[in-house]
Amino acid sequence: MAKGLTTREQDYSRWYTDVIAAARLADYAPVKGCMVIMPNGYAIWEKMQGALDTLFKDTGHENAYFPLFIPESFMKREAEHVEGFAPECAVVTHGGGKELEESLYVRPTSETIIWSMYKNWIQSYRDLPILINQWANVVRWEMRTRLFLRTTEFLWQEGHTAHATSEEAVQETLQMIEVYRQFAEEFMAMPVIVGLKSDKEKFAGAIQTYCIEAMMQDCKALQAGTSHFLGQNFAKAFDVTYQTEAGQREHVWATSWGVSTRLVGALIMTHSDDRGLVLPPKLAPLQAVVVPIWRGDDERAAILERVDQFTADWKGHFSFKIDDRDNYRPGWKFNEWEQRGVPVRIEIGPKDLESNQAVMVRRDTGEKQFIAQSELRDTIVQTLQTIQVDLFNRAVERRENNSHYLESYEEFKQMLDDQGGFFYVHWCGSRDCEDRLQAETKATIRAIPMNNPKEKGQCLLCGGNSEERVVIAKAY
RNA sequence: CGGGGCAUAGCGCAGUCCGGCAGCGCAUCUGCUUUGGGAGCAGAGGGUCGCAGGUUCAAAUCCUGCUGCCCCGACCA
Repeated sequence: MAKGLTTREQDYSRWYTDVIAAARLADYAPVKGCMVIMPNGYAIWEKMQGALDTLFKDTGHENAYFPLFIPESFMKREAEHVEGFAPECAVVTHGGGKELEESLYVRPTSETIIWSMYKNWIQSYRDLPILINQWANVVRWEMRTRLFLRTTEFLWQEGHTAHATSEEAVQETLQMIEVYRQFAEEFMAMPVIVGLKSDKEKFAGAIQTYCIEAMMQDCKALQAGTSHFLGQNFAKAFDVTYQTEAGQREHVWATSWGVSTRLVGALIMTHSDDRGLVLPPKLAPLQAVVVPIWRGDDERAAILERVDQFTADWKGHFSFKIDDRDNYRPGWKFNEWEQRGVPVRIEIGPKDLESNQAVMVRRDTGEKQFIAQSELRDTIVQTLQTIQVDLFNRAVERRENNSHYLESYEEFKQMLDDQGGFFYVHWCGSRDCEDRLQAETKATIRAIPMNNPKEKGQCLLCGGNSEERVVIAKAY
């Protein structure tokens, strides 16, 4: 393991992989494009799952599980959908030593197999809505992969809901993007822009795609979650109808929404620094670590006894660990826990035994404070809350400092190259201008923000009329 | 798919040009001294040199074929 990490300044993308290696979050698997999520990384995902699952249940959703394999014919039912996903699908052609009569797609997403089932489950308006989520793995055969951000197989959750009316489905779509916003900001301490995707960027098979979009420390955008209003596209493709109260047959309205282990990558790139991982307390698997310092066995026993005393009432308030390993020295331990992103470290040595205090160190700021041992528990609780808020505020500040309102295409191109960031610019809404933007600058329209103030202007590219600004950035 | 690079101990590499005992650093193990920001000394273990052929008295090294991975570009959560 490297002694010092590559700094963000030196090479941002090497820094990112160094942070992951140093914190032992993940490792490259022997299969191209695939990763192993190691215990430290998986623990973060489990914290995310726990929080999200509660938010889903609180909004009336239930978990279920659908098959990994999807018959080829299902994938081909919805034209736009198959066109969007076919190039990146893995297909199973053999099973049990024989060629299959019908090839099976490894799910890139589950709309088709789920709607093939919803057809059987829905007859009348009384069967609606169906509000189902599944936690699953999916496979998308990517060319270029990066740990957590883009791998061939990844873990995610996908919600799939069925509704009697368009209004209700739209409402669900909006509700879930709001759930994602809340999760990103309250748990990940990661500010996001909530917005609508352009037609070019939306999900294959959706009418509208809403997204949460975050800014990483290199000023690039990262799509952190999406919620789709699917209209009746899948209901029509799978012939899913219901009988209305008035006795007529109507096609069912649909939504789907998901976030993935990509969020772990987003979390890393939002808060971490040149010393390693920085985790927001609400998602840190380990929130505090106590590093006792001693010389010789007598002192060791005395210190550990004291540590046991003042940690006796910590359980239930926050997660913590006492690092009493004898084979590493304190300085080594400090570095290790910093690389792992533990929010609070407590140091206690011989000098502190007499004075009944300890040193508390914040991971996010490096700030050290002497705290009375009797005050430790409450101070740590407080500090964890403070860190959570401070991380969010710093991320908001960084985003604001790197957001620009521009009118001139030349100025935009210059700034995009020089410093990057989010650019609020006018866009006429045409696909031509959007394509040209990407071809010429590699930046894309990330979102048309929700509750966007109306403002007349001229399209950055063609000068045509525009009613509002959109957010443009280079993206992961 | 296009371009570039790499494959030798758990990790990072040297050795390859010019064939001749399989090396270095970190990590690991043992012992002693250490312990408030990545400890020091002494010793030890660990290898189908990516795979398959070929040339040669002799191949990590030369030749042929194959495979895998990484990086950079077009597509994507």
